[in-house]
Amino acid sequence: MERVVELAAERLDWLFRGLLEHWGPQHWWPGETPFEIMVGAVLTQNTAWTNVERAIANLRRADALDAEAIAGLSPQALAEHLRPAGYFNVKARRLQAFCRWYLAQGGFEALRAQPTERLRAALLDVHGIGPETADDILLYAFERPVFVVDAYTRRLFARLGWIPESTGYEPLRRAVERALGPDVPRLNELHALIVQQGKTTCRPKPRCAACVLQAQCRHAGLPGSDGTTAREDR
DNA sequence: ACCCAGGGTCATA
DNA sequence: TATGACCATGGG
Repeated sequence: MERVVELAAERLDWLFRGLLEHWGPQHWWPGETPFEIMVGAVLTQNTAWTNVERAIANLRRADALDAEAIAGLSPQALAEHLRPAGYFNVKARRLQAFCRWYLAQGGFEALRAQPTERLRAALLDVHGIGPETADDILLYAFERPVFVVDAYTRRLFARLGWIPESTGYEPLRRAVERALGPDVPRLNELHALIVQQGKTTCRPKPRCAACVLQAQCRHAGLPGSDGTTAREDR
């Protein structure tokens, strides 16, 4: 879990270039302001983005897309707005915990003055903010040079044969950051491209025949890799 | 009628 | 420290 993971820089370059050429720039994060990006980061936990958009639209329609309004709503009223995003009771509590913290810290400008590691630790102390949500916020709202590891990343890298499926969050994050360097636009684009690849091609039932990476992927050609048979674990 | 989605917390062994 | 239950809507 805490073993150091090694990822050669040229492998990451190859991945980045291949995905970028195939999919084009992804223009992430979908969100208009840093605060909206942070709200989206919480709401998208284990949830399809289309559902998150509905919840954010509800907040906007209620003129409640700011920290004071969200913190001031009753948990029940907030949960109603969040309903389309799923887990609405859980997320209402998490969003209010986040907004109370955000206001107590003095808002965006005050937070932006903090060094990345300190900000990251503070985010992780907020109830409902785990490593991925914290890194979403750091990268896409505060434009800090961190890599966001998600389920797509782990699945893709494991199928490529680069890491064991069980690799922990921090070792994987460090490995990618080491290989890519502190390049915010590239860290932004790589995560976005991996999500695109994971949603369309490197799915739970992979579509290896349509995959730009198949020539270098250990998984291509395995049972189930054409998506017509059962998953490889059955 | 399934399976899945840009996770995190909490209880248990 | 590591696994498992739980949270819940909406699209394919």
